[in-house]
Amino acid sequence: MSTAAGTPSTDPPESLVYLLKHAHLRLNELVAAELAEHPVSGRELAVLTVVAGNEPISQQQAAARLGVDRTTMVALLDELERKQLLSRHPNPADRRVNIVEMTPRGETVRAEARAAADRAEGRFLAALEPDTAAGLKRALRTVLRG
Amino acid sequence: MSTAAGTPSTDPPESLVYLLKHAHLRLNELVAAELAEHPVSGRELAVLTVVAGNEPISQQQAAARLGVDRTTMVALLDELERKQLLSRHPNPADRRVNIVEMTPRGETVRAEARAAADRAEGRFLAALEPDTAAGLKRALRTVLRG
DNA sequence: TATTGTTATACTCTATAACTATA
DNA sequence: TATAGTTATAGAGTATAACAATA
Repeated sequence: MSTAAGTPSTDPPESLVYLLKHAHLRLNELVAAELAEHPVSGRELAVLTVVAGNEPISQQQAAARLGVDRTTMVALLDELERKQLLSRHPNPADRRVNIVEMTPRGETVRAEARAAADRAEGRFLAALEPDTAAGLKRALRTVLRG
Repeated sequence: MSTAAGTPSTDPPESLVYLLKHAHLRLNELVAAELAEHPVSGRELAVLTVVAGNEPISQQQAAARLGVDRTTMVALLDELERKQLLSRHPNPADRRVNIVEMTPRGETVRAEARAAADRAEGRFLAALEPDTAAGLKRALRTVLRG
């Protein structure tokens, strides 16, 4: 028993808050569906993505790049380490700091999950012309810089 | 003690999920700041907005238009009724249904809060050319229809 | 039987405060 | 004293299941 909360039946408000909230919800659903057979959630994929960059980073750097609190990052990393997709090691130069690194399996999972998430993004944007979709992302990047 | 979670310091991911999530968070913060001196939150303003339409609606209709569950709507309406901004009456034609209506004070509060929220939206979009901002909203409406 | 509103409950995501170990 | 990571905890926001009143 439920109201189809994800599918407003009539007259959705035009406010930008509404549009951003429901666009985010919709895309999250599509990503979750594409990742259903993968061993990571969308949030976990985001963590793998920032950790997979060139130089190794600390937990706090990973949290800052994702825009989440460092206490939130702890639980995310706990789970990814449990799945053996990444590892934590104290930085010898400053043993308060944990360096986070991908495992080989983590890199494989990340690449496959990234492809699945990109398919979800493609389906989300399917109703837009390619240059309109690019314009949407560019506009969002611009407002987030401001 | 905290990481500045709302202000990623470096290299924010380019993924659309990230952009939508943080755009939504940012706009919510701006709206909350503009509404600080008003008696309603952004969520409550959204409820007042759908209730303020021409013909009276039921609780479930209000929930559907907002894209929230009917059980969530109960608590939102409880609070707005407590603040005497709207009222609930059984529909004489079907006494299972509650008709939700604005009070005169509710309409005043709604109009003032709407103006404040629109200012927040304007500040959020300030970095964009007017036609780019319009294109952003149009693109979001398009993907949500699809 | 089915539906509207309601309550109880639980789950996710998030943040704050306080602890530990290191510096 | 200050910082990185951790733990405990609490607050939004949300959804599911079950109930009462009504159809």
